[in-house]
Amino acid sequence: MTRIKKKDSISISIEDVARRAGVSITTVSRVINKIPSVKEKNKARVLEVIKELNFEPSIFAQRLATGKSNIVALVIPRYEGVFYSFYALELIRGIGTLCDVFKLDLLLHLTDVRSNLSLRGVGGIIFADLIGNRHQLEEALAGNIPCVVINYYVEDLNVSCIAVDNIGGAENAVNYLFSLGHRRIAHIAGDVVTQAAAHRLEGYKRGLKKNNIEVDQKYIFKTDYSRGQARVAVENLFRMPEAPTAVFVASDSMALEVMAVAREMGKNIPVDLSIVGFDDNPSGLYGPVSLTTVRQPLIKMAEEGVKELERLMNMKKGAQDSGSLKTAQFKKVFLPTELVIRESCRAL
Amino acid sequence: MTRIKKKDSISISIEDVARRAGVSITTVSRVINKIPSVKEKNKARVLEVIKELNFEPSIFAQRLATGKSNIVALVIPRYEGVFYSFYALELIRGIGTLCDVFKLDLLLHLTDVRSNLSLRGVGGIIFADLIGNRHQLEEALAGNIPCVVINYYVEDLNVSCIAVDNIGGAENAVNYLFSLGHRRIAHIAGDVVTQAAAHRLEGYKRGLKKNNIEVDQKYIFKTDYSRGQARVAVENLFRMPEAPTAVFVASDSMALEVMAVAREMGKNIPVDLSIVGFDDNPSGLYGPVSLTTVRQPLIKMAEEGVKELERLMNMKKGAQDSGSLKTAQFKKVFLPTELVIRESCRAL
DNA sequence: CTGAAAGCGCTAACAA
DNA sequence: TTGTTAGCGCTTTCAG
Repeated sequence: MTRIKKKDSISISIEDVARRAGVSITTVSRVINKIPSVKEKNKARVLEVIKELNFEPSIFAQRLATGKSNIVALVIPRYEGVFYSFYALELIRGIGTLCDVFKLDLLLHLTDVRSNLSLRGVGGIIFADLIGNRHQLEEALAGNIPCVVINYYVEDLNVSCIAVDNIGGAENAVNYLFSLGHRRIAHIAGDVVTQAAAHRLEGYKRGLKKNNIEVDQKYIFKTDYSRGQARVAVENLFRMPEAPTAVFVASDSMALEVMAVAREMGKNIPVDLSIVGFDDNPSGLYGPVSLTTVRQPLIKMAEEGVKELERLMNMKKGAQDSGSLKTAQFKKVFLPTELVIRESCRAL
Repeated sequence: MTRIKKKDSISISIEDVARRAGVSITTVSRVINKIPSVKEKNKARVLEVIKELNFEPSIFAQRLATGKSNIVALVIPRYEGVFYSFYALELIRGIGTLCDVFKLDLLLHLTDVRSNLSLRGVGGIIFADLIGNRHQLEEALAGNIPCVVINYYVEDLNVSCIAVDNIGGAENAVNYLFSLGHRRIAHIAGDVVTQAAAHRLEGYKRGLKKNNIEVDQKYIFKTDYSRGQARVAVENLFRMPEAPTAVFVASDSMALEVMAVAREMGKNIPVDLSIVGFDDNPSGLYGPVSLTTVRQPLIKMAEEGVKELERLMNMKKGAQDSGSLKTAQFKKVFLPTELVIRESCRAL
């Protein structure tokens, strides 16, 4: 006979509020959802009671009733070279902050290639980079879940993506070095499983070609973004018979390592080697020689990403039912970078 | 008359499965929840249909029905000196990975002192550090939500906490330096708004006292954990009339900056200055002189934290209703650190 | 402007 | 071992 669950629950429900305020639960619901057609007096009373009771509507009930969720999943590859970086942290921070602003719940998904992320109940997804987990994106899209990809430009899928113009940024860096008189320009590339690293490499090549310099594979060092591999790269670089006079490095963290190694080897920066990094990691400001670098608008990317996702989620919400997302306008942008000139390069 | 919402919904429900499998929804529910009392044959059939229909139960319905949530919120102060660190990333990674394992949904909450985090629907909370947001913890506790604090030892509240033995770690570092013959040992402290930094400072002092060295305020440099302030600190340190022969630095990232600055100033590490860091940040391995440091078990902390939270959440679940958490056994531990001896210290 | 009542999809007595 | 049924707390017609 004790099947009456009614009031053994700890949390107060909309019903409690209704009773106390002397209105129906419908009215309370209206107040919660800011539906204008409520008499001012009732509204005030309800709000008062809500405050008194410290009532918060159950998100589960709301979502069950509406079928809508404002949970946003952030899917980040648990991939070392990428995850342990200024980039990842800045992105998480940016997205976290923005979700706060938009009152979205941020679900963090660190993912493997193999992981089968369960997206039950997720209202939208932000994929930060795509490293072997494209199938996850496709699945989500197939499930009609609003998706935004950031830091990766997706050509061939109907999905919004906010990427950084890595190619252009790299090209600028090379142009700059060229304009200073450098001709033997090396590149320490990041892990080319990431699109960013691949694009920076591409931009480097384009930059050279546009200035009629031949691309020389000897001058290209591929790494996994780690400082360790950057170290090896510079060591080899300096040992070359015709050593480069400048190097464009795919990340600031590696660029800093390059500087450190150079100094250890008794070299002078920028006299013996000009360096341009990528990221605009604040660490580049310290040290005896501040780092010239390509600024990447990470926060901006996070912002644009969340805003775009918001848009898609609302669009879906507004639509009659399914399908609407298929015909949505997708946004595909390359955010511009900015060359930040500091002290690590010199004119020949 | 189109009020029959039944089949305009995109997602399939337990009912569809039931119909198709020729059983009741209860049976389906039993299968989902792995309740043993289902005939093998039916179970197989249901599982089959679930697969066919690609059915996933609605978390919202489940949670509404059970009143239980397996959403775990990770609350991290959006506090610069702390957030932008190896520590934060490693922790997020550890917790993210473990939540995956435990099938918990990880909600990320970057918080301010002022932010009023809404914990609606959250099944448990992990507070990473407590910086001015103690009230949030207290509110959560008052709301009977299982909480675990990591990287912060809470003395005076009934809550589990998994902290690192920063005091002991710092003391060991000092002992080690003492054993090498150092007597003038400086300390570059982190931001003492964090307990970790405060404890490391405390440990430093204790270490000195135990070795009968007087604590000299001149030798203590307070920073905000930034490399910039570390830089200033070393510069001042070397300018002192009786310059220290060794320094214990509150983070590896600052310790690396110390090394860099020292080299810039023409000093030799470890000849002119012995250095011990704190963290065991992999970056300490690079460079000409690898960094001796105090290893902090971050992943272990993340693991213990999630496990403990799981325990509390299950405990709550198991209990009749409310109240059970009040009488729970709370776990309060200091995880031990480990001195990792590498090359940055020398015997006098 | 308001309220009654029918769901949303699932779980958990209880009865069979 | 299975099915019936009453909720979970909220939204949303629809009829006042």
